[in-house]
Formats: sequence, structure tokens, C-alpha cells
Amino acid sequence: MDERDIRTAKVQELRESGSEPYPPRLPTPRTHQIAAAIAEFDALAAEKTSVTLVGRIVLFRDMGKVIFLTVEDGSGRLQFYLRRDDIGEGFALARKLDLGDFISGTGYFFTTRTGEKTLHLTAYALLSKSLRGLPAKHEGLRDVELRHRKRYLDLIANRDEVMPVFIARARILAALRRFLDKHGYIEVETPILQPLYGGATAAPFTTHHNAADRDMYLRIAPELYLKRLLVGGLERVYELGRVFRNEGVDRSHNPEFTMLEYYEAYADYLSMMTFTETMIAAVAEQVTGGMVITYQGITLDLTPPWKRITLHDLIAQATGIDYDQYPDKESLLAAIRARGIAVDPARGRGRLIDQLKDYAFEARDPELLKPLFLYDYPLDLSPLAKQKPGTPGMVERFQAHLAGMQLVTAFSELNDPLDQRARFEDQARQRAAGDAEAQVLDEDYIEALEVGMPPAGGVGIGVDRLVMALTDQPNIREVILFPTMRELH
RNA sequence: GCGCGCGUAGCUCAGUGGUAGAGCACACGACUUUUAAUCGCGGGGUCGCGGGUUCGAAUCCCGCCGCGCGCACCA
Repeated sequence: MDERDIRTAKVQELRESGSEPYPPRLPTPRTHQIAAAIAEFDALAAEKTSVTLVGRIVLFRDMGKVIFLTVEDGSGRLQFYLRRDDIGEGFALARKLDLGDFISGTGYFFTTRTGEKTLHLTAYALLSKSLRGLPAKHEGLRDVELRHRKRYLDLIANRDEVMPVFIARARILAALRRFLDKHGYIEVETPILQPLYGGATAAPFTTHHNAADRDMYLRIAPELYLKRLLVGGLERVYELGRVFRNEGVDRSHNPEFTMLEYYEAYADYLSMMTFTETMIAAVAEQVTGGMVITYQGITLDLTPPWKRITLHDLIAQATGIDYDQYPDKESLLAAIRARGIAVDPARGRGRLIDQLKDYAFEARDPELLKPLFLYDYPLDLSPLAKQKPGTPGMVERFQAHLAGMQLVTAFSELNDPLDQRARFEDQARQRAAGDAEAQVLDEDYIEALEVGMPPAGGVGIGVDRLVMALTDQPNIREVILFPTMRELH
């Protein structure tokens, strides 16, 4: 008989003796959360006030005629003390309690001779029987795969490290909503299940709608729907929700992740830059208590204004290449190769520029870890962004980088339906040439633009990465409760 | 997708060619202020999966699966 068999047998024995191991409610109402009771300990102990606390048994010390056990609830942990002389017949059953069981305990507070605040029980009750033991009390659960596959065990065993991260995550989401609401934005919900996917350059997850007998897609971004709402007359909208991209997993990517997108009519990318740094700094302050954070040992000051540099100047500083002097892919490629920088040449000019940006970040200049706005991007990488006047081939777009992670992308939204159609057609050519991630033409979206969309700025934030930055976590899987895992065989 | 590393008891880990181990957990016993309780005693393993080399494989080789790290890819 293994542990689980033994505990299952205990369930049976309890039922046969007329005791329900999974009762529907507490036999005695809970009077306090543990942390609240500890806060009032002196008064409660002085009056020997009867309190009822509940929780999971995390340590169990059976000394024959007395038992000490440590019980943990959502707020904290406390030692319970049971004496055979107090409990009577129930004491023998108490000795059969197991680590992991949920119990309630009624009694009064006292302090042991070693100074530990303790609840001296006059009665207890089993609330829920655990059939499987908890991870080792000292070593806990270190195996990263197990921690993520069985997050409930991770939360139990590594509570002090893991719980605060997800509490902070919840606070970050709430603070983002609060900030946007305060600034007149309304939160909307647009389709996750879409007949066409768009708004980003990524491969989708495909599914099938049986009733309509047609393929549908999980959204890769909410962008095109949010901008339809600008057409409809909503001036400030946002959506905070899950998006799905059929791509690999690494330290900063999970196939499903949380995106915040917000759009503001009559704004442009420059005003959205200011709004965004203000929002992120405010969220940091509300969640961490200040605008200066530490990420993986590096101090980062989020106080606005953040450094702003054009993509052109960043690349010029890092590589000495002034890409404005190389208006076509071939001449730029030659200049890159002349400096011995390795790039994938099977891409357009915009991709080359993008790779130069990556090269600049690879130098690991500590300055580039600080909050940074990079702006003015190549047009061919940004089919939904408005062209920058007087600068052919460039669009009004920015990205925010923090701690080396791309956190934000944003632009002045393209609202010229004729230009938009041409951009989609260009994407279609790239798709025909083998780029599976090129964006697909959305006729209905073009039609909406033809009705008329006000000039607007729009921003997308990778919320998981923001949570990583604000909780000092090195891996996106540490801020997603149930990260995507392969099937076990 | 490529490279490197890891996979041994429920958990944390040792074991690098010769009969599978430790601590915790678990079972049984002792103990009326313990606290990572202690003490005694005991059970528990397809060594990720499959194949190969060898008299003999957890250990060496090949393939597969899973995980991690790096690279590539990725608004």
C-alpha cells in the first residue's frame, strides 16, 4: 500500500465511523483569517477568547498524548496545539490527520515556553482529506517542469516566492485598467475567435467552426477590431486580454500571452509615447512603491521622460551605418557586410534594419537596458502604421524597450484606406513569396477605413513582459500561472 | 529548427561498467510545550522510453520523448 492507498482507506474508515471527510460546510464558523488573528493575539490571548481558524496542515508533530501542527491559510500560518486530555475520543482520530489535510480548529491563544504564538484547541474538525503528500517540507519543489505543470504544488511549496508574483500581476492589471479608465478610455471586448487574423505579423492557431463549416482563427492581436471602433465613433478604447501566436517558446515568449492595446482618436505616436511612459511609471509606483525598480540586479529608473532615440540614430551609433545613405536593400547589405556584421540577407531592406537594431542590443550596452523609446521604423515592417511625412519608406512608429525586452509597439494609425489597401497587397506579395507570417488582406477592415477613421495613435503592450520587469522575473513562464507545455508521453 | 546540458523513490539529490543509495515524506512503535521535533524499526524503484555494445549497463553508443539554457525565429 502506498501513501495514497493508505489515505484513501482512511477516507473509507472515516465514513464508516460516521464522520464525513469532505463535509459541505464548517461545523463552526471561522472567526478570523490567521494573519488577522495573530495581529490581535495579545487581546485574544488575555481574554482567552474562543477563535476558530481554518487551513491546511503543513507540519505535523505527533508526540503521543499531544500534537503540534502548523496550519496555513491564505493569509499566513499558525501553530495549533492538541492535547488528549482536552479532546478526548477525537484525539485518536487527530493522530490520523495527514500533511495536506484541511482542518478547522477552535480554541484559545497562548504562548509556548519557546515563545511561539499557538492556538490551544478545544475542538477540531476535518474539512477536506488530502490523498497525496505535499512536496518535501524543506527542499520544496525545485524541478522547473513540475513547478509549471503542477502550479498548485508550486504555490504550496514555494508560496513565499511564487504567490507574491501573481498577486503583483493582478495589481498590475488592475492599475493599468485604473489608469486608462481615469483617462477616459473605455474597456471593450472584441472577438478572440476571428474569421481572419490580423494586426500583427505572426502565424495563427487555426480551428474550425462546425456549424458554419469554416476555419476560424484565434486572434493574434485585437488591433483591427479596436480600430473599427474608432471608425464607429468611440474615441478612446482599450482591450486587455489574451492573444495567441503559433510560435515557439522561450524566455520572453509564450504561445498565448496577455496584450494590452489602447487607441486614442486625434492622438499620434508622439503623444502616445508620453502617455505610455506616464502610465507604466504610475503602475510601477502603485505596485512596487516607487518608479525605480531592480531587474536581475540592474537598477532601472522608470521616471518619465524616458530616453528617446530614433532607430536610425541608434543604429548609426552602434554600427556607424547611416541607412539613409543606402536606399535599397543591396547597397545596405553591402554596407553591413563591409563592417562584418552577420545578417540574414534573404529579407527586405526593412528586415535588414531590424537586424541591425538587434545587433545594437546584442552589444549589451547597459544604457540600452534602461527604459527607452526607439522611434521611426521602416515602412515595410509596419503595414498598419502611417507614413512619416517627408521621410520616404519610414513610418511613425515606436517601440519601448526595458531591460532588453521589447515591451511596447505603437504607431500613428494608418487611416488612409487606399494606402492601407496597397500595404495589404504588398503583404500578399510577400506571402506569395513564402512569408507565412505576412498579414492577410481584410476587406471588411478596408471598408471600415473607407467610411472614415479619425487620425489616432495606438499602442500595444506585452503585459507579461511588463509583469516580468516589475516582479524581477527572468522568464515569462514565471509570470504565467499555467504556461504552455508539451504533452507528456 | 540547431547546439549544449539534464531526466534515478512522492519531493530534494548522490551514485560514471560489477548485487540501486541518502535526507525528507510514508508505515509501525515510544514520547503531555514541540517547532525542519526527536528516538527506534520498516516498506517503497520498469534509474524518461526504445534499441545496441558488453560476461555484466543507471553508468558507454544510437534513436525518440520531456524539460532547461543559448542561438535562430518571433508587432
